[in-house]
Amino acid sequence: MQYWLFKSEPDAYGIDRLEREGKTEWSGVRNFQARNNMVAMKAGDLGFFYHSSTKPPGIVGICKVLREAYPDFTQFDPKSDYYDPTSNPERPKWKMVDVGFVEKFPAIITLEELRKRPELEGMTLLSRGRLSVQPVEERYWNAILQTAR
DNA sequence: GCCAACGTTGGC
DNA sequence: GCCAACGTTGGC
Repeated sequence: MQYWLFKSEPDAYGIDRLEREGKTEWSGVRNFQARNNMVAMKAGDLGFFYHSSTKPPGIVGICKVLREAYPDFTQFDPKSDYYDPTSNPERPKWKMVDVGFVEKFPAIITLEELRKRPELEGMTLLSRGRLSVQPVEERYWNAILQTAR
């Protein structure tokens, strides 16, 4: 069982929409490290849901991996923003997972709050701000969960 | 809207 | 295989 963190801009796809729909396909990831992280996911793994590019950015809830990595169909769709002409169906370059809603926190845990906590020093979120799908070590997961509810 | 950080591309 | 140029992300 591993823990993860998924970033999304709430305007594009927020926690409220995930709550309403119950689950979604995590398509459109076009970064190799983020893709590799998704490939490493197991069904049942939990992840923080993070709102980026919004005021304030921060962790807003928890989601769960429902289906392990499979080809992201948007890479083959010329009409999609995520179309990738360098990929082909024989050897799909990009993958996605399905994630389900687990819970929404009563309040956002802002990035600013996270940065203030000494026990979170070294967390990927704080040092590698641009990685959109990332692993979360268990000690960080537990520390954050304690203040979440 | 700016810009720092950093990932990717492409020339050599 | 290096690295400069370029593009994108995302906090502020």
